[in-house]
Amino acid sequence: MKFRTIKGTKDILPSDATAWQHVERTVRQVMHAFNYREIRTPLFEQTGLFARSIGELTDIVSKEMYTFPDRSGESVTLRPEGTAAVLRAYIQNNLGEQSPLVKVYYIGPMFRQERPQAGRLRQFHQFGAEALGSPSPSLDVEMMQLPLEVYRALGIDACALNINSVGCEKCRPAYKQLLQTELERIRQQLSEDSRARIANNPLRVLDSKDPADREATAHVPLIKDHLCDECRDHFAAVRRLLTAAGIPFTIDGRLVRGLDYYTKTAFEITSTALGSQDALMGGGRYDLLVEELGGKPTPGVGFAAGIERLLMVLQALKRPAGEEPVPTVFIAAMDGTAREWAFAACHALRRSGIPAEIDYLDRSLKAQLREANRQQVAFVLVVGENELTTGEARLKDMRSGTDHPVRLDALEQTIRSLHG
RNA sequence: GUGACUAUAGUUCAGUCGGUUAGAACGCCAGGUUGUGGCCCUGGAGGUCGAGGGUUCGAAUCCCUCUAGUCACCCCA
Repeated sequence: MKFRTIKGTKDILPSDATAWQHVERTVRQVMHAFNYREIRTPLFEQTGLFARSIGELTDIVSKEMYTFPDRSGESVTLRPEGTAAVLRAYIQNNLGEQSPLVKVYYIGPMFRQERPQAGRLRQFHQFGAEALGSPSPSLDVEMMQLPLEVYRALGIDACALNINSVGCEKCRPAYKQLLQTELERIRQQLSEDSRARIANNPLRVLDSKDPADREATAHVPLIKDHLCDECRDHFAAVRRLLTAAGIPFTIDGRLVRGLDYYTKTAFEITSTALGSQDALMGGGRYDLLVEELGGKPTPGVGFAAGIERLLMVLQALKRPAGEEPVPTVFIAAMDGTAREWAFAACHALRRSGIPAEIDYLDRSLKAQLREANRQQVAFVLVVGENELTTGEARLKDMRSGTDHPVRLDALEQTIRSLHG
């Protein structure tokens, strides 16, 4: 085989596409119900946008971005996540000046150059939303409700919501220092990766999956117990609103997202139906990011959810994957003259909105019927010399096997009356 | 970036100890029925056994290298 897909990329074949459409349709319905409007940004941006927003020291920026110089020499990067570009668009187009609160959503591909495995691709797809302009904890909760409603609409219930607060610029520095001191004390018991993180990203040591790290840090102070008044109140409000909304959640004091820009609330949803990569969605508040990217100080909160992983859960749970579209009628033709008539008649039906199909391979009647059966069409019209001369034919109902008489000049009306 | 496993027909897989012409199921095509699908029966097409090298009288089978895929680590959707 000469050409193959690039490592970590996949074709979405026609047989898969119905499930994708089903998910995308559901996402749009839910987003609409919550009054979010779609935004589409370019798939690539200036490299600096992602480096600045996601954080130079994160794994995403330091080792996973698809970055290359374009022909003018400028460094461009295929977007590894959605938020940065949405905020860039928000700032660049002054969306904040047109309304104090902007609620947008997106669906599309993201790119990260990692080693592929179950639930992880180099080109993968996310849907997500951002709400810009309000510090209200109800929007934090809305960002959890949005994906949860999508999952519920698709028939997924078994997923776990974990939340945490990672503080703000007022309380995080002091906590960070406290944590660093504690971690230095137990340095010897930590894994190599975790030791390296003490200096630049100590919070991340806490959500290490290494059992030894877990044990060593079992009694280390957590940031949720060292929040400033504002962050503590905010976190309490989030929990109250979740409880009032009847949404079960778990507080995970070690939850830290892999992007540096989060403040206050961080959250994720995991599913046991997935393999090792079990995060279905993640998100959080980012009250400093708009300003960091050159806009006016603007609070914001958002989430991003993986579509491939969602589809994996749907399949594991054997949930309905959407209906395959099939033609309503197949016109089988007996000879050359009938074929030409069939091609014209087929076009007329298609134009009137009735999905129709004919044979293009000069196949026998038997083969045409077999093809119609394979495609699960509702009706077959057989036309030959007799039908064309009399103008009368029989429309066969493929499910029941029964025939209905039909005048060729009243084909559309007859099909409509039979098909509904 | 690290590790483990895998690679045979369009697909899912058998293939014994290294031994004749590499098989099955499903799918595809045709016929059984000269103008009626499905079920059934019969027949047919379809293979660089991932690639290259080595051992051997003989390699899908054993060895080496490469490539690709899968899963896991790290991290994340």
